[in-house]
Amino acid sequence: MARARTTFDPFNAVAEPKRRDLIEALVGKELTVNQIVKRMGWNQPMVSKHLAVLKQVGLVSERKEGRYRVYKVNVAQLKPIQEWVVQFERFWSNSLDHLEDYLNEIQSKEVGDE
Amino acid sequence: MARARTTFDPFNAVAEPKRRDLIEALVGKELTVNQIVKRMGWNQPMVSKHLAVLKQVGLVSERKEGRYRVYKVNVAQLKPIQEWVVQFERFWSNSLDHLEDYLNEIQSKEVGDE
DNA sequence: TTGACATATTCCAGTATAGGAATATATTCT
DNA sequence: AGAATATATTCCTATACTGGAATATGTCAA
Repeated sequence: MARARTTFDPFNAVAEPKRRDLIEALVGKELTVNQIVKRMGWNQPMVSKHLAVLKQVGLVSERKEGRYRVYKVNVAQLKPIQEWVVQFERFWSNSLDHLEDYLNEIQSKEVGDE
Repeated sequence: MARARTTFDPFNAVAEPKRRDLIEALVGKELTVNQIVKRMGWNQPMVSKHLAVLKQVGLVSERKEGRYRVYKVNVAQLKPIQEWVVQFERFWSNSLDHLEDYLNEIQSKEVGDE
């Protein structure tokens, strides 16, 4: 086997920093490929290719408008990531900062078995 | 260039589903490699290799205890991911479900320029 | 010291990748 | 029809990954 495809899920799609930038650039607005090209300063094929990956995981969707393609982001597709991360939030949030260490300490008494 | 290394940052490290499972298994407890092997049902080299990746990004740390290696998770290293995702939360949260569409609509009036 | 146990590392195969350059495919305008 | 514009796709190269199998390293116990 090899690494999972970038189009396998949002986690893999978003691992590439440029694609995260793309998502940020698109949030709350709709943009044409060329508008993105200008804003990002990347070449056009690069923009198209990264958009294609994002499209395949549903993170963006596209609409034809004459000879333009208007892209928008589907933030909802980020939910799997948010949901995965949120379960750990309590471990770093304010007053519970040391809960982790505490739990580790409890557990370390039972290393030998299992 | 090729894809960024899995050890490049938490995003890339966590893109692999098995490594997410590993993190979940380790949260709030300390576990020996063999304990993980048994819990996950993976072979030992596989566990060691995935742990090595997580260690390089600081997502887990390890302590020698006799001939055992005790691993624990450093949830704080997930913060970059959480922080990146959190900025989009308002776009899917309850009553604001359609804010995105609204913003898109506003924007779609200014496609031609820039 | 020899053997058992715990863990890490190396070697291999097959597969994808990101980026660059070049080119193909619409679509509009004159 | 032909040129110009907007976007997607293809071809290429270098890189690195995952999993499996085998092996190396380290530590304890008799």
